[in-house]
Amino acid sequence: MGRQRPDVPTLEEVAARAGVGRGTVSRVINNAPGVRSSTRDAVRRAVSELGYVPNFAARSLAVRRADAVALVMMESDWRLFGEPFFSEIVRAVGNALTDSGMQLLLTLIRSETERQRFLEYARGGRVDGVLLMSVRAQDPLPDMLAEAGLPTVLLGRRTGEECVTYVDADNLGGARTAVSHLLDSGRRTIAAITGPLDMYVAQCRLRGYREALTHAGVQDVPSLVVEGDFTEESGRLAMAGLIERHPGIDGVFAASDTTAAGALTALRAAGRRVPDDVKVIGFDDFPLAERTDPKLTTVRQPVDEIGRTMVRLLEEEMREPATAWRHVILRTELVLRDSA
Amino acid sequence: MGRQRPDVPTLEEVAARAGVGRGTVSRVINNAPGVRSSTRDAVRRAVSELGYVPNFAARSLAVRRADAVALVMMESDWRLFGEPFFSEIVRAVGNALTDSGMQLLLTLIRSETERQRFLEYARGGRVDGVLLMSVRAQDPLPDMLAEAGLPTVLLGRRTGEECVTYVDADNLGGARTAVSHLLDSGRRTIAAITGPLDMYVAQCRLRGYREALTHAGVQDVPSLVVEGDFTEESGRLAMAGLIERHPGIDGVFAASDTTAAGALTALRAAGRRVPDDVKVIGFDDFPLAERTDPKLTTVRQPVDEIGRTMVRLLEEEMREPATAWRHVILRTELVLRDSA
DNA sequence: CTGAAAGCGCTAACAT
DNA sequence: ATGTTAGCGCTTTCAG
Repeated sequence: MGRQRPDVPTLEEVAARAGVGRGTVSRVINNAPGVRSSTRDAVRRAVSELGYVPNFAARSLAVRRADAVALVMMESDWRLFGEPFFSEIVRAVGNALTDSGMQLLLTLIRSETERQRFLEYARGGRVDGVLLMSVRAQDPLPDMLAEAGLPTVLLGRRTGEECVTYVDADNLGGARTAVSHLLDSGRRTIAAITGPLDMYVAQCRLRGYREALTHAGVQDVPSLVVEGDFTEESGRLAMAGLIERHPGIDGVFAASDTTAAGALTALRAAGRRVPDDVKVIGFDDFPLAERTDPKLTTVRQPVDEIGRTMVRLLEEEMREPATAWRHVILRTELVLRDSA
Repeated sequence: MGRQRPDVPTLEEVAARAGVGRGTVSRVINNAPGVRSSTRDAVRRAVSELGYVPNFAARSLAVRRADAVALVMMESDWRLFGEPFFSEIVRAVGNALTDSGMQLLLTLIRSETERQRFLEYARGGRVDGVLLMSVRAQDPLPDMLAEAGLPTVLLGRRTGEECVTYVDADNLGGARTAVSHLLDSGRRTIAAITGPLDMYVAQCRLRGYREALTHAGVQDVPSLVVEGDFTEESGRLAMAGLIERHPGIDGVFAASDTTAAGALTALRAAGRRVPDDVKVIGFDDFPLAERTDPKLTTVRQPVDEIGRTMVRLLEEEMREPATAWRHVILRTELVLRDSA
């Protein structure tokens, strides 16, 4: 057991070759000031001649830093992985991290065992901070990480009383705006296809739907609300049921654009014209919506800003021991793509 | 600069608390034999009382191992990330790795800078091995890793003369089978929508298509071949053009199921009946195909086995310095889902 | 079966 | 400006 890394040169050998001390070499490879440039050049030459690469474990042990952050996804969200929202978040986080010289490690947690293993991984100092994607209401991981003193930032919150630092979109406001928009066009029989209701994000969007109805003085009909799970299939199934129960349906608020796509499919299969007969608004980022239906109106989340903000907060917490939890809620935007 | 990890207990403190030497604690946490069970228990107690977690950098420095492997994806494939094939590969690799206690690190390479950074990352000893997904023909990374003496396994090969160890599906045979199947049902105007032709995998599938035609004595019409890029959109566009140029088209071989899905969309939009008028066979794994069209015939790749095999080969190379490149080509399977 | 001691390769504080 | 030295926390002989 154990790999045979052949004769990797060490800093010591570089020093010998360059005819300087180890400290000097260390300064050079870390771009520390206070080294005569001729010396610096000599060291650089030795480095490249020997093909020297600093040993990470040794440095990490000395500086007590890993220069890496983990972006963690739960198994439960795995099928969402393919969703544009997630890949866009990954991309945004990657971009934001690129300047800081940190390695981004995507990590999958698919079982209790893996959660435990990741915890040890993180507590063992292999990452300096953790970014958690889309946590479920009862997920204990954030607290465990917090207790371990690891800088942690959540994408979304678990409940309204979330403590751990998080970045979230304004789901409530976005949903309210979307449904108000439907109401403004005179529609009155508006359904909601929600996300999994054990996720706060889904609860918020549903609440926004209800608030908009209430505000407009429209009766909230329970059978117009169907719980989905953000997938396209759930949108299709939910919509099929809704059409049957409420033939007069004229508006749909979907908790994700994928769900919206499913709903559209079902509507068209049932011969409904979209958006003339029924207008659908999906809540999510725009790339998928555009692909599915160029004219679908959506609630767009500021994906890029979410990623940037998560990284910024994480870096702040890594710099100084967090003395308070910070929460950032980013505004969403209603993107109208049709004329109806 | 640097995070303040508060008072993490060290092995030394555990030893003190348990009233034993450091060596003994080390043996216990590594499940090494030769420790009296009463001693073992005492140590275990001390460990849990102190909430001790071994410091990874220190261990890694001592054993010269990282207990982690990287699964890297290139930016160029990033949009394929959402494809079932990729997420299935990730899952399969994760499963295969789970037993070995290695951490799986998904890594994204999106630029020359990031490639360089990853190379240092890997050469710095932060991973023990590297799994590379879907390499382009001119990608130098595999060779760089090989030169650095890092165990590396490719998913697919760059050219027919690939040296570095790889696992691949039998793209040539699979394509041949698919097209032969179309020919067997009497179809004669068969189009091919390929993947990016700078990828060997796409070249192979195209070659399979041609070989099947030749074998059946059917003329190979250049305008029936369109280069796509594995995406749905490319399938749609390619198909639209094909229908126009070849109204009599009655068969399509698509280089991926996503492309096939796009082709189906275009065909239906053009009023063609599928599979009665035109039959489409997509080359790829099954989940997406099933979702898109439950009756689509596909060439299924043994995704699970691919993942398992990659991990197995990697582990072997990690165990003993590879003295030869190993290549494994896994059989594909034609999955018929319609009666046509 | 267990303790003591010698590194692993690097950084950083201290000399010079 | 540069060399020297003392750790960082763990594994692993080597004694006992």
